[in-house]
Amino acid sequence: MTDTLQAGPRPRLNRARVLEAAVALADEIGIESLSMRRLAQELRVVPMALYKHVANKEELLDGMVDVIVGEIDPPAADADWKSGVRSRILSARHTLQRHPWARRAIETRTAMTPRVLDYMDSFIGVFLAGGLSLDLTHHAMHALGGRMWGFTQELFEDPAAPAPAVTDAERGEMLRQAAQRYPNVVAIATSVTHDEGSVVGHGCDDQFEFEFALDLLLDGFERLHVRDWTSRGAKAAR
Amino acid sequence: MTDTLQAGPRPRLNRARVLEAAVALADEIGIESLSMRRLAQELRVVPMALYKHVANKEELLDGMVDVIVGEIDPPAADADWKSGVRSRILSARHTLQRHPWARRAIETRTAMTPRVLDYMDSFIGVFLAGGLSLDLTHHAMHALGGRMWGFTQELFEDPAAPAPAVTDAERGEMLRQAAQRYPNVVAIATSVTHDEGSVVGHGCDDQFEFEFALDLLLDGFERLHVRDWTSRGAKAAR
DNA sequence: TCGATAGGAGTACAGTGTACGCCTCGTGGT
DNA sequence: ACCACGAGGCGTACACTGTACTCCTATCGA
Repeated sequence: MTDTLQAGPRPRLNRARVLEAAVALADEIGIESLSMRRLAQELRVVPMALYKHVANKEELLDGMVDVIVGEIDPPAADADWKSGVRSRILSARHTLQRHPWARRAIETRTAMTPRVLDYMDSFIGVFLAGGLSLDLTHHAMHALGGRMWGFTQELFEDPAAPAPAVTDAERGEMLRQAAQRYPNVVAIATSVTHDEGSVVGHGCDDQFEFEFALDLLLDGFERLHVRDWTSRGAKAAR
Repeated sequence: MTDTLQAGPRPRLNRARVLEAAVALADEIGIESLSMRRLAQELRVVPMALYKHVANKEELLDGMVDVIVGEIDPPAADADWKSGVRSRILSARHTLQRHPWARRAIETRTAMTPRVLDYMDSFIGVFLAGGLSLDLTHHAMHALGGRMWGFTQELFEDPAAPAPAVTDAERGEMLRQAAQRYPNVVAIATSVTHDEGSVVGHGCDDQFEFEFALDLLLDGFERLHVRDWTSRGAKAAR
């Protein structure tokens, strides 16, 4: 009876409620004003209560991007890979634009949460289903970089492998599980490492990937340029 | 004589020295550990002394990116625009890689410092000197986005014009001065706004620019894909 | 020689993330 | 029906952040 006197019975906290409230609050007051204290106040709870559901603020932010990545529409069953990729990216962009802070948050976060891996896996799947080679798909993912997210960033870029001390057996088990959930991601990763060394995570030349995307764009500019130039010339000639 | 007992006479502070020290310190301990107090300690000075040369931490960070942008090599007098742009971008990337924190710092900063404008202006100049139209150059700048900086970001994206209260006369004067220092930037900006509305800063469709760059990449993938496919077919046929 | 002044020193305050200990319920085993 | 237990919320405390405000002092032009 006592708590009915309050503005509401305040249902018990849980991780999902914390994360959703954080997302909503960030939408409202901006990510830079989002503090643990402010969030706690919003949930009508003492600040330290949050730490029962979130290890620290870093993990809170990780969880927040996880939530919004989960909001991205699943890939529509498009006719060809190109329009499939295109519509997915634009859908991601649309989702991200609803949360202005999300772009910056994703950039600073490097955690590979399950939903992020899901997203990437289905993304890669569209390419592979379209018949593109593992290699080309790999480069394409790099070139798209953050455009996958509806904006731009350099993905995979920090090879500071989290690699938390695990035995080889555990590592093998994790890999098998990952291969089940994220078959495409694993396919790309392993195909890359086969070429070069044996260390997972390396064997992917950052500089090459950068120049690959750069030259794709430059070639595109050039094509548009000469087309423009010739059409102008044709117009002048007739 | 008293100060000769110290590790050094400690030359007087000035803005440049503060900025340089900040850059060096960020290189050493990381941007997230760089605090005003830590920086002051490094300069053997009381924290508040810094505020005589920098309005606040925000401005300190602005100054830091200004410093590193200034480190980028000037554009080499290349034969064609394409290799000119290419080498400039790779040079920028090289510079940025020497300061791991710079990438993230530039992303969060939106201030258009003189050196940034200088950089962009000379960049645009390479395109225009190569004969590209104002329009294509404009789109190209967008498409390259942060790749101009040796990484990736969405530039121009926040049209929240700083527009600090100025009279029309002042505004006109500023524009004339800007046109002298940054002729190419102004050329692009004005050519865009001519098309659509009269408000400076708008008239540049974000969505269009995004899809422009996206389609450039997708077309590139497709070309590589069919080339791969046909060569594979040819090999199988012979 | 003198006084204006730029620049450094000192103190103080609000706000941040979070470590640690306590207390209070709802719940499951006996 | 009891009771212990543990999840989850509370309170306090600490180190650290940016920076506002006041005072002091060394420097330099007249």
